[in-house]
Amino acid sequence: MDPVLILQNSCHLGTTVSGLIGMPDSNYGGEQTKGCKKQKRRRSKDSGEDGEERQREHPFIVTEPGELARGKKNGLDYLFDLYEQCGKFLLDVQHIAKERGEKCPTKVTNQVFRHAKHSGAGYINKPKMRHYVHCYALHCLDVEQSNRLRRAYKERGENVGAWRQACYYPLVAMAKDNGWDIEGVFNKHEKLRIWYVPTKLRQLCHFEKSKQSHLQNFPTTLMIWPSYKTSQ
Amino acid sequence: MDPVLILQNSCHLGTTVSGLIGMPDSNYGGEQTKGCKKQKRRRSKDSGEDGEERQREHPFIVTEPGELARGKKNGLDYLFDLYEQCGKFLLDVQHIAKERGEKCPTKVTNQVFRHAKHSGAGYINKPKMRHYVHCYALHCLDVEQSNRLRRAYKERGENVGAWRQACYYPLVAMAKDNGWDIEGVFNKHEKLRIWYVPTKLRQLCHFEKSKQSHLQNFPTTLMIWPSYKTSQ
DNA sequence: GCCACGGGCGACCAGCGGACGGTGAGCAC
DNA sequence: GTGCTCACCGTCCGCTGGTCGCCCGTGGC
Repeated sequence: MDPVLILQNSCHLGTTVSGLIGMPDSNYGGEQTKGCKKQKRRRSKDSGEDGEERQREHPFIVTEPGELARGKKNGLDYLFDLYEQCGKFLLDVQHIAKERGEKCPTKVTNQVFRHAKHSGAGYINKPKMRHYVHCYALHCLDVEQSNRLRRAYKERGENVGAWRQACYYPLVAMAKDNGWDIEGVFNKHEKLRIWYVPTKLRQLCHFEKSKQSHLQNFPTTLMIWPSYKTSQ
Repeated sequence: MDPVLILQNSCHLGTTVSGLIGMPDSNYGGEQTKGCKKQKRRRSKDSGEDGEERQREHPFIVTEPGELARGKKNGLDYLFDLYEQCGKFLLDVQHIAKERGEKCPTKVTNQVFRHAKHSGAGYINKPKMRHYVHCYALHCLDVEQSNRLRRAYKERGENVGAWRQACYYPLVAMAKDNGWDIEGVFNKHEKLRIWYVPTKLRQLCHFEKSKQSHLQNFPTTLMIWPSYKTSQ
Protein backbone atom coordinates (compact mmCIF):
# COMPACT_ATOMS: atom_id res chain seq x y z
CA MET A 1 0.00 0.00 0.00
CA ASP A 2 1.06 3.52 -0.65
CA PRO A 3 3.02 5.02 2.26
CA VAL A 4 1.58 8.48 1.68
CA LEU A 5 -1.93 7.10 1.87
CA ILE A 6 -1.03 5.27 5.07
CA LEU A 7 0.19 8.51 6.49
CA GLN A 8 -3.04 10.16 5.43
CA ASN A 9 -5.16 7.49 6.99
CA SER A 10 -3.26 7.14 10.21
CA CYS A 11 -3.34 10.84 10.83
CA HIS A 12 -6.91 11.35 9.95
CA LEU A 13 -8.25 11.52 13.48
CA GLY A 14 -4.95 12.22 15.10
CA THR A 15 -3.90 15.30 16.98
CA THR A 16 -0.52 16.98 16.72
CA VAL A 17 1.26 19.86 18.29
CA SER A 18 1.90 21.48 14.95
CA GLY A 19 0.94 25.12 14.68
CA LEU A 20 -0.29 24.39 11.19
CA ILE A 21 -3.27 22.27 12.20
CA GLY A 22 -6.68 23.52 11.36
CA MET A 23 -5.11 26.36 9.50
CA PRO A 24 -7.16 27.89 6.71
CA ASP A 25 -5.56 28.04 3.28
CA SER A 26 -4.46 31.59 3.86
CA ASN A 27 -1.04 32.81 4.88
CA TYR A 28 -0.09 31.44 8.26
CA GLY A 29 2.14 33.53 10.40
CA GLY A 30 4.28 35.29 7.89
CA GLU A 31 6.28 37.97 9.63
CA GLN A 32 4.15 40.71 8.11
CA THR A 33 1.18 41.17 10.40
CA LYS A 34 0.08 44.51 8.98
CA GLY A 35 -3.29 44.79 7.30
CA CYS A 36 -5.49 42.50 9.34
CA LYS A 37 -8.82 44.21 8.69
CA LYS A 38 -11.76 41.90 8.35
CA GLN A 39 -13.64 42.10 5.11
CA LYS A 40 -17.26 43.11 5.06
CA ARG A 41 -19.24 41.86 2.13
CA ARG A 42 -22.72 42.45 0.90
CA ARG A 43 -24.76 40.14 -1.22
CA SER A 44 -27.78 40.86 -3.40
CA LYS A 45 -29.86 38.38 -1.33
CA ASP A 46 -33.13 39.09 -3.16
CA SER A 47 -33.02 38.79 -6.93
CA GLY A 48 -35.23 41.81 -7.52
CA GLU A 49 -32.50 43.23 -9.74
CA ASP A 50 -32.42 43.72 -13.49
CA GLY A 51 -30.08 40.84 -14.46
CA GLU A 52 -30.60 37.11 -14.46
CA GLU A 53 -29.06 35.84 -11.21
CA ARG A 54 -26.50 33.19 -12.18
CA GLN A 55 -27.31 29.81 -10.71
CA ARG A 56 -24.42 28.43 -8.71
CA GLU A 57 -22.79 25.28 -10.03
CA HIS A 58 -23.53 21.91 -8.48
CA PRO A 59 -20.96 21.03 -5.83
CA PHE A 60 -18.21 18.56 -6.59
CA ILE A 61 -18.14 15.09 -5.08
CA VAL A 62 -15.29 12.60 -4.98
CA THR A 63 -15.71 10.32 -7.99
CA GLU A 64 -13.58 7.51 -9.36
CA PRO A 65 -11.88 8.06 -12.72
CA GLY A 66 -14.51 7.75 -15.45
CA GLU A 67 -17.40 7.83 -13.02
CA LEU A 68 -20.21 10.29 -13.61
CA ALA A 69 -21.61 12.04 -10.54
CA ARG A 70 -25.18 11.03 -9.63
CA GLY A 71 -27.77 13.56 -8.50
CA LYS A 72 -27.12 17.31 -8.45
CA LYS A 73 -23.36 16.94 -8.20
CA ASN A 74 -20.33 17.25 -10.44
CA GLY A 75 -17.51 14.70 -10.67
CA LEU A 76 -13.76 15.20 -10.57
CA ASP A 77 -13.20 14.38 -14.25
CA TYR A 78 -15.38 17.37 -14.98
CA LEU A 79 -13.34 19.45 -12.53
CA PHE A 80 -10.09 18.57 -14.30
CA ASP A 81 -11.68 19.30 -17.66
CA LEU A 82 -12.33 22.84 -16.43
CA TYR A 83 -8.56 23.29 -16.10
CA GLU A 84 -8.06 22.08 -19.66
CA GLN A 85 -10.68 24.58 -20.80
CA CYS A 86 -8.84 27.37 -19.00
CA GLY A 87 -5.68 26.34 -20.85
CA LYS A 88 -7.54 26.77 -24.13
CA PHE A 89 -8.85 30.16 -23.06
CA LEU A 90 -5.30 31.21 -22.16
CA LEU A 91 -4.20 30.22 -25.66
CA ASP A 92 -6.95 32.45 -27.09
CA VAL A 93 -5.87 35.36 -24.92
CA GLN A 94 -2.24 34.85 -25.92
CA HIS A 95 -3.09 34.86 -29.61
CA ILE A 96 -5.17 38.01 -29.28
CA ALA A 97 -2.42 39.73 -27.28
CA LYS A 98 0.24 38.87 -29.88
CA GLU A 99 -1.99 40.10 -32.69
CA ARG A 100 -2.40 43.43 -30.92
CA GLY A 101 1.21 43.74 -29.81
CA GLU A 102 0.19 43.71 -26.17
CA LYS A 103 1.79 41.98 -23.17
CA CYS A 104 1.35 38.25 -23.57
CA PRO A 105 0.41 36.40 -20.37
CA THR A 106 2.16 33.10 -19.61
CA LYS A 107 -0.20 32.20 -16.77
CA VAL A 108 -3.95 31.99 -16.22
CA THR A 109 -4.67 35.58 -15.19
CA ASN A 110 -7.78 37.60 -14.35
CA GLN A 111 -7.91 38.47 -18.03
CA VAL A 112 -8.24 34.79 -18.92
CA PHE A 113 -11.11 34.30 -16.47
CA ARG A 114 -12.80 37.37 -17.94
CA HIS A 115 -12.34 35.99 -21.45
CA ALA A 116 -13.78 32.64 -20.37
CA LYS A 117 -16.84 34.33 -18.92
CA HIS A 118 -17.35 36.47 -22.03
CA SER A 119 -16.99 33.37 -24.17
CA GLY A 120 -19.95 31.80 -22.42
CA ALA A 121 -18.06 29.65 -19.92
CA GLY A 122 -19.80 31.28 -16.97
CA TYR A 123 -19.22 28.15 -14.93
CA ILE A 124 -15.50 29.01 -14.75
CA ASN A 125 -14.44 31.45 -12.06
CA LYS A 126 -11.23 32.39 -10.31
CA PRO A 127 -11.93 31.31 -6.70
CA LYS A 128 -13.01 27.85 -7.83
CA MET A 129 -10.08 27.27 -10.15
CA ARG A 130 -7.52 28.53 -7.64
CA HIS A 131 -9.11 26.36 -4.95
CA TYR A 132 -8.43 23.07 -6.70
CA VAL A 133 -5.19 23.86 -8.59
CA HIS A 134 -3.10 21.46 -6.53
CA CYS A 135 -5.62 18.66 -7.12
CA TYR A 136 -5.24 19.19 -10.85
CA ALA A 137 -1.48 19.30 -10.36
CA LEU A 138 -1.48 15.85 -8.78
CA HIS A 139 -3.70 14.59 -11.61
CA CYS A 140 -1.19 15.93 -14.17
CA LEU A 141 1.97 14.77 -12.43
CA ASP A 142 0.92 11.32 -11.30
CA VAL A 143 -2.45 10.10 -12.60
CA GLU A 144 -1.99 6.71 -10.97
CA GLN A 145 -1.55 8.15 -7.52
CA SER A 146 -4.30 10.70 -8.13
CA ASN A 147 -6.67 7.92 -9.18
CA ARG A 148 -5.77 5.80 -6.17
CA LEU A 149 -6.46 8.76 -3.88
CA ARG A 150 -9.83 9.37 -5.51
CA ARG A 151 -10.86 5.73 -5.12
CA ALA A 152 -9.70 5.61 -1.51
CA TYR A 153 -11.53 8.76 -0.52
CA LYS A 154 -14.67 7.78 -2.38
CA GLU A 155 -14.68 4.37 -0.72
CA ARG A 156 -14.34 5.94 2.71
CA GLY A 157 -17.20 8.32 1.91
CA GLU A 158 -15.03 11.39 2.47
CA ASN A 159 -16.27 14.76 1.26
CA VAL A 160 -14.56 16.90 -1.37
CA GLY A 161 -12.83 19.04 1.22
CA ALA A 162 -11.06 16.05 2.77
CA TRP A 163 -9.97 14.75 -0.63
CA ARG A 164 -8.73 18.19 -1.58
CA GLN A 165 -6.62 18.39 1.57
CA ALA A 166 -5.16 14.96 0.93
CA CYS A 167 -3.94 16.05 -2.51
CA TYR A 168 -1.30 18.27 -0.91
CA TYR A 169 0.94 15.60 0.53
CA PRO A 170 1.89 13.63 -2.59
CA LEU A 171 2.86 16.96 -4.12
CA VAL A 172 5.04 17.84 -1.15
CA ALA A 173 6.79 14.48 -1.65
CA MET A 174 7.37 15.32 -5.31
CA ALA A 175 8.76 18.73 -4.34
CA LYS A 176 11.14 16.97 -1.96
CA ASP A 177 12.40 14.77 -4.80
CA ASN A 178 12.96 17.93 -6.79
CA GLY A 179 15.12 19.64 -4.17
CA TRP A 180 12.08 21.27 -2.58
CA ASP A 181 11.50 23.36 -5.69
CA ILE A 182 7.73 23.12 -6.14
CA GLU A 183 7.81 25.99 -8.63
CA GLY A 184 10.15 23.87 -10.73
CA VAL A 185 7.84 20.86 -10.45
CA PHE A 186 5.00 22.93 -11.90
CA ASN A 187 7.15 24.53 -14.60
CA LYS A 188 8.44 21.22 -15.93
CA HIS A 189 4.94 20.11 -16.87
CA GLU A 190 3.44 21.57 -20.02
CA LYS A 191 -0.09 21.87 -18.65
CA LEU A 192 0.85 22.93 -15.12
CA ARG A 193 3.22 25.70 -16.12
CA ILE A 194 0.32 28.06 -16.73
CA TRP A 195 -0.96 27.83 -13.13
CA TYR A 196 0.34 29.78 -10.16
CA VAL A 197 1.64 27.58 -7.35
CA PRO A 198 -0.93 27.88 -4.53
CA THR A 199 0.39 29.72 -1.50
CA LYS A 200 -0.51 26.94 0.89
CA LEU A 201 1.30 24.31 -1.16
CA ARG A 202 4.43 26.46 -1.24
CA GLN A 203 4.19 27.04 2.49
CA LEU A 204 3.63 23.34 3.13
CA CYS A 205 6.78 22.50 1.18
CA HIS A 206 8.73 25.12 3.10
CA PHE A 207 7.42 23.79 6.39
CA GLU A 208 8.31 20.18 5.56
CA LYS A 209 11.74 21.21 4.34
CA SER A 210 12.47 22.98 7.63
CA LYS A 211 11.16 20.00 9.55
CA GLN A 212 13.43 17.64 7.59
CA SER A 213 16.56 19.70 8.16
CA HIS A 214 15.59 20.00 11.82
CA LEU A 215 15.27 16.22 11.99
CA GLN A 216 18.87 15.87 10.87
CA ASN A 217 19.98 17.97 13.82
CA PHE A 218 17.57 16.45 16.34
CA PRO A 219 16.71 12.92 15.15
CA THR A 220 14.44 12.27 18.12
CA THR A 221 11.84 14.82 17.00
CA LEU A 222 8.63 13.13 15.94
CA MET A 223 7.67 13.65 12.35
CA ILE A 224 3.93 14.04 12.02
CA TRP A 225 1.94 15.19 9.02
CA PRO A 226 -0.48 17.93 9.93
CA SER A 227 -4.05 16.71 9.45
CA TYR A 228 -5.68 19.90 8.15
CA LYS A 229 -8.99 18.27 9.01
CA THR A 230 -10.70 21.48 10.06
CA SER A 231 -9.48 23.78 7.29
CA GLN A 232 -11.59 24.11 4.19
CA MET B 1 28.24 53.44 -42.23
CA ASP B 2 25.48 51.85 -40.31
CA PRO B 3 22.15 51.93 -42.11
CA VAL B 4 20.21 52.36 -38.89
CA LEU B 5 22.28 55.37 -37.96
CA ILE B 6 21.72 56.78 -41.43
CA LEU B 7 18.01 56.37 -40.90
CA GLN B 8 18.32 58.07 -37.53
CA ASN B 9 20.25 60.95 -38.94
CA SER B 10 18.21 61.45 -42.07
CA CYS B 11 14.96 61.51 -40.14
CA HIS B 12 16.14 63.75 -37.41
CA LEU B 13 14.59 66.95 -38.65
CA GLY B 14 12.13 65.30 -40.95
CA THR B 15 8.38 65.35 -40.77
CA THR B 16 6.09 62.40 -41.34
CA VAL B 17 2.39 61.71 -41.42
CA SER B 18 2.64 58.98 -38.82
CA GLY B 19 0.14 59.14 -36.02
CA LEU B 20 2.89 58.07 -33.67
CA ILE B 21 4.93 61.24 -33.99
CA GLY B 22 5.38 63.35 -30.94
CA MET B 23 3.70 60.65 -28.92
CA PRO B 24 4.66 60.43 -25.27
CA ASP B 25 5.92 57.11 -23.98
CA SER B 26 2.52 56.18 -22.71
CA ASN B 27 -0.04 53.94 -24.36
CA TYR B 28 -1.16 55.38 -27.66
CA GLY B 29 -4.65 54.58 -28.82
CA GLY B 30 -5.28 51.16 -27.35
CA GLU B 31 -8.93 50.29 -27.74
CA GLN B 32 -9.56 50.73 -24.03
CA THR B 33 -10.29 54.41 -23.48
CA LYS B 34 -11.69 54.00 -20.00
CA GLY B 35 -9.86 55.57 -17.11
CA CYS B 36 -8.60 58.83 -18.58
CA LYS B 37 -8.51 60.87 -15.36
CA LYS B 38 -5.66 63.27 -15.09
CA GLN B 39 -3.44 62.74 -12.12
CA LYS B 40 -3.14 65.41 -9.49
CA ARG B 41 0.03 65.30 -7.51
CA ARG B 42 1.34 67.21 -4.59
CA ARG B 43 4.93 67.69 -3.65
CA SER B 44 6.39 68.58 -0.29
CA LYS B 45 7.79 71.84 -1.73
CA ASP B 46 9.16 73.12 1.60
CA SER B 47 11.49 70.81 3.47
CA GLY B 48 10.14 71.80 6.88
CA GLU B 49 9.53 68.13 7.66
CA ASP B 50 11.28 65.77 10.04
CA GLY B 51 13.33 63.75 7.53
CA GLU B 52 16.36 64.68 5.48
CA GLU B 53 15.03 65.60 2.01
CA ARG B 54 16.82 63.30 -0.47
CA GLN B 55 18.89 65.21 -3.00
CA ARG B 56 17.95 64.33 -6.55
CA GLU B 57 20.64 62.67 -8.64
CA HIS B 58 22.60 64.62 -11.22
CA PRO B 59 21.07 64.35 -14.68
CA PHE B 60 22.57 62.03 -17.25
CA ILE B 61 24.45 63.32 -20.26
CA VAL B 62 25.48 61.45 -23.39
CA THR B 63 29.03 60.22 -22.82
CA GLU B 64 31.32 58.04 -24.89
CA PRO B 65 32.19 54.60 -23.55
CA GLY B 66 34.71 55.03 -20.75
CA GLU B 67 34.21 58.76 -20.54
CA LEU B 68 33.46 60.31 -17.16
CA ALA B 69 30.84 63.06 -17.10
CA ARG B 70 32.20 66.53 -16.26
CA GLY B 71 30.44 68.94 -13.94
CA LYS B 72 27.27 68.02 -12.08
CA LYS B 73 26.30 65.28 -14.51
CA ASN B 74 26.34 61.50 -14.69
CA GLY B 75 27.61 59.47 -17.64
CA LEU B 76 26.03 56.53 -19.43
CA ASP B 77 28.50 53.95 -18.10
CA TYR B 78 27.20 54.84 -14.66
CA LEU B 79 23.62 54.50 -15.91
CA PHE B 80 24.31 50.99 -17.19
CA ASP B 81 26.03 50.08 -13.93
CA LEU B 82 22.80 50.92 -12.13
CA TYR B 83 21.14 48.11 -14.09
CA GLU B 84 23.86 45.69 -13.03
CA GLN B 85 23.32 46.75 -9.43
CA CYS B 86 19.60 46.07 -9.75
CA GLY B 87 20.44 42.60 -11.02
CA LYS B 88 22.46 42.01 -7.84
CA PHE B 89 19.61 43.27 -5.67
CA LEU B 90 17.23 40.92 -7.48
CA LEU B 91 19.57 38.04 -6.64
CA ASP B 92 19.43 39.07 -2.98
CA VAL B 93 15.65 39.20 -3.03
CA GLN B 94 15.48 35.80 -4.72
CA HIS B 95 17.72 34.21 -2.11
CA ILE B 96 15.71 35.70 0.75
CA ALA B 97 12.44 34.55 -0.85
CA LYS B 98 13.69 30.98 -1.31
CA GLU B 99 14.91 30.88 2.28
CA ARG B 100 11.49 31.90 3.51
CA GLY B 101 9.54 29.72 1.10
CA GLU B 102 7.91 32.76 -0.49
CA LYS B 103 7.16 33.53 -4.11
CA CYS B 104 10.44 34.05 -5.93
CA PRO B 105 10.46 36.95 -8.44
CA THR B 106 12.12 36.41 -11.83
CA LYS B 107 12.00 40.09 -12.75
CA VAL B 108 12.99 43.39 -11.16
CA THR B 109 9.84 44.17 -9.17
CA ASN B 110 8.75 46.88 -6.75
CA GLN B 111 10.12 44.64 -4.03
CA VAL B 112 13.59 44.78 -5.59
CA PHE B 113 13.51 48.57 -5.75
CA ARG B 114 12.42 48.64 -2.12
CA HIS B 115 15.26 46.29 -1.17
CA ALA B 116 17.74 48.47 -3.07
CA LYS B 117 16.55 51.57 -1.21
CA HIS B 118 16.71 49.81 2.17
CA SER B 119 20.20 48.59 1.31
CA GLY B 120 21.40 52.14 0.92
CA ALA B 121 21.14 52.45 -2.85
CA GLY B 122 18.77 55.42 -2.62
CA TYR B 123 19.94 56.58 -6.03
CA ILE B 124 18.04 53.67 -7.61
CA ASN B 125 14.36 54.18 -8.25
CA LYS B 126 11.69 52.62 -10.43
CA PRO B 127 10.76 55.48 -12.80
CA LYS B 128 14.41 56.08 -13.67
CA MET B 129 15.24 52.44 -14.28
CA ARG B 130 12.12 51.82 -16.34
CA HIS B 131 12.83 54.98 -18.36
CA TYR B 132 16.16 53.77 -19.72
CA VAL B 133 15.59 49.99 -19.89
CA HIS B 134 15.71 49.89 -23.68
CA CYS B 135 18.98 51.84 -23.70
CA TYR B 136 20.47 49.20 -21.42
CA ALA B 137 18.97 46.55 -23.68
CA LEU B 138 20.81 47.91 -26.69
CA HIS B 139 24.01 48.08 -24.64
CA CYS B 140 23.58 44.39 -23.71
CA LEU B 141 22.59 43.10 -27.11
CA ASP B 142 24.99 45.03 -29.32
CA VAL B 143 27.69 47.00 -27.48
CA GLU B 144 29.31 48.04 -30.73
CA GLN B 145 26.17 49.64 -32.08
CA SER B 146 25.35 51.12 -28.68
CA ASN B 147 28.80 52.67 -28.49
CA ARG B 148 28.54 54.06 -32.02
CA LEU B 149 25.21 55.63 -31.17
CA ARG B 150 26.64 57.22 -28.02
CA ARG B 151 29.59 58.70 -29.91
CA ALA B 152 27.38 59.99 -32.71
CA TYR B 153 24.92 61.65 -30.35
CA LYS B 154 27.66 63.11 -28.18
CA GLU B 155 29.41 64.52 -31.22
CA ARG B 156 26.23 66.17 -32.43
CA GLY B 157 25.66 67.65 -28.98
CA GLU B 158 22.31 65.91 -28.58
CA ASN B 159 20.71 65.74 -25.17
CA VAL B 160 19.95 62.55 -23.28
CA GLY B 161 16.32 62.53 -24.40
CA ALA B 162 17.28 62.44 -28.06
CA TRP B 163 19.82 59.66 -27.49
CA ARG B 164 17.28 57.71 -25.50
CA GLN B 165 14.74 57.94 -28.33
CA ALA B 166 17.34 56.83 -30.85
CA CYS B 167 17.99 53.66 -28.86
CA TYR B 168 14.58 52.30 -29.85
CA TYR B 169 15.20 51.74 -33.53
CA PRO B 170 18.13 49.32 -33.44
CA LEU B 171 16.07 47.22 -31.04
CA VAL B 172 13.11 47.21 -33.40
CA ALA B 173 15.46 45.94 -36.10
CA MET B 174 16.63 43.15 -33.78
CA ALA B 175 13.02 42.24 -33.02
CA LYS B 176 12.37 42.04 -36.75
CA ASP B 177 15.25 39.60 -37.15
CA ASN B 178 13.68 37.57 -34.36
CA GLY B 179 10.27 37.26 -36.01
CA TRP B 180 9.04 40.44 -34.27
CA ASP B 181 9.28 38.74 -30.88
CA ILE B 182 10.87 41.45 -28.72
CA GLU B 183 9.97 39.54 -25.57
CA GLY B 184 12.05 36.68 -26.93
CA VAL B 185 14.95 39.01 -27.68
CA PHE B 186 14.99 40.11 -24.04
CA ASN B 187 14.54 36.58 -22.68
CA LYS B 188 17.47 35.16 -24.64
CA HIS B 189 19.91 37.46 -22.88
CA GLU B 190 20.95 36.55 -19.36
CA LYS B 191 21.04 40.12 -18.07
CA LEU B 192 18.02 41.40 -19.95
CA ARG B 193 15.66 38.59 -18.97
CA ILE B 194 15.04 40.22 -15.61
CA TRP B 195 13.66 43.44 -17.12
CA TYR B 196 10.13 44.01 -18.34
CA VAL B 197 9.93 44.97 -22.01
CA PRO B 198 8.93 48.65 -22.05
CA THR B 199 5.43 49.24 -23.39
CA LYS B 200 6.59 51.75 -25.98
CA LEU B 201 9.20 49.39 -27.40
CA ARG B 202 6.61 46.64 -27.73
CA GLN B 203 4.20 49.03 -29.41
CA LEU B 204 6.91 50.29 -31.74
CA CYS B 205 7.67 46.71 -32.83
CA HIS B 206 3.99 46.05 -33.39
CA PHE B 207 3.62 49.24 -35.40
CA GLU B 208 6.62 48.48 -37.60
CA LYS B 209 5.44 44.91 -38.13
CA SER B 210 2.04 46.13 -39.34
CA LYS B 211 3.73 48.70 -41.57
CA GLN B 212 5.93 45.98 -43.09
CA SER B 213 3.07 43.66 -43.88
CA HIS B 214 1.14 46.59 -45.28
CA LEU B 215 4.12 47.40 -47.52
CA GLN B 216 3.92 43.93 -49.02
CA ASN B 217 0.33 44.59 -50.08
CA PHE B 218 0.86 48.18 -51.19
CA PRO B 219 4.51 48.51 -52.22
CA THR B 220 4.16 52.20 -53.15
CA THR B 221 3.57 53.26 -49.54
CA LEU B 222 6.48 55.30 -48.25
CA MET B 223 8.31 53.77 -45.33
CA ILE B 224 9.37 56.44 -42.90
CA TRP B 225 10.68 56.06 -39.38
CA PRO B 226 8.75 58.17 -36.94
CA SER B 227 11.02 60.80 -35.50
CA TYR B 228 9.72 60.92 -31.89
CA LYS B 229 11.61 64.22 -31.61
CA THR B 230 9.06 65.87 -29.34
CA SER B 231 8.31 63.00 -26.99
CA GLN B 232 10.33 62.64 -23.84
C1' DG C 1 22.23 87.06 -10.59
C1' DC C 2 18.82 85.44 -13.58
C1' DC C 3 16.37 82.72 -16.81
C1' DA C 4 15.04 78.74 -19.70
C1' DC C 5 15.62 74.18 -20.40
C1' DG C 6 14.97 69.41 -19.58
C1' DG C 7 14.83 65.42 -16.88
C1' DG C 8 14.60 63.05 -12.04
C1' DC C 9 11.53 60.72 -9.38
C1' DG C 10 7.37 61.28 -5.91
C1' DA C 11 3.01 60.15 -6.35
C1' DC C 12 -0.84 58.30 -8.55
C1' DC C 13 -4.06 54.62 -10.66
C1' DA C 14 -6.26 50.63 -12.87
C1' DG C 15 -6.11 46.28 -12.23
C1' DC C 16 -3.67 42.20 -10.36
C1' DG C 17 -3.06 38.02 -7.46
C1' DG C 18 -4.91 36.28 -3.58
C1' DA C 19 -8.26 35.33 0.04
C1' DC C 20 -12.53 35.01 2.94
C1' DG C 21 -16.78 33.56 4.49
C1' DG C 22 -22.21 34.35 3.75
C1' DT C 23 -25.49 32.37 1.38
C1' DG C 24 -28.19 28.76 -0.06
C1' DA C 25 -28.14 24.27 -2.56
C1' DG C 26 -28.38 19.72 -1.32
C1' DC C 27 -29.43 15.37 1.08
C1' DA C 28 -30.82 12.58 5.03
C1' DC C 29 -34.35 11.60 7.76
C1' DG D 1 -41.19 19.21 5.46
C1' DT D 2 -37.37 20.26 8.17
C1' DG D 3 -32.73 20.98 9.55
C1' DC D 4 -27.98 21.33 9.14
C1' DT D 5 -23.90 20.55 6.60
C1' DC D 6 -20.48 22.32 3.49
C1' DA D 7 -18.63 24.48 -0.56
C1' DC D 8 -19.40 27.95 -4.43
C1' DC D 9 -18.04 32.20 -5.88
C1' DG D 10 -19.23 37.52 -5.08
C1' DT D 11 -16.61 40.61 -3.12
C1' DC D 12 -12.95 42.51 -0.90
C1' DC D 13 -7.83 44.14 -0.24
C1' DG D 14 -2.72 45.00 -0.23
C1' DC D 15 -0.06 45.67 -3.64
C1' DT D 16 1.81 45.57 -8.31
C1' DG D 17 3.35 47.33 -12.84
C1' DG D 18 3.15 51.34 -15.28
C1' DT D 19 3.06 56.19 -15.87
C1' DC D 20 2.78 61.37 -15.60
C1' DG D 21 4.27 65.81 -15.06
C1' DC D 22 5.85 69.01 -10.99
C1' DC D 23 9.62 70.84 -9.47
C1' DC D 24 14.07 72.23 -9.39
C1' DG D 25 18.98 71.42 -10.60
C1' DT D 26 21.84 73.11 -14.00
C1' DG D 27 24.68 75.85 -17.34
C1' DG D 28 24.89 79.90 -20.27
C1' DC D 29 24.99 84.54 -20.35
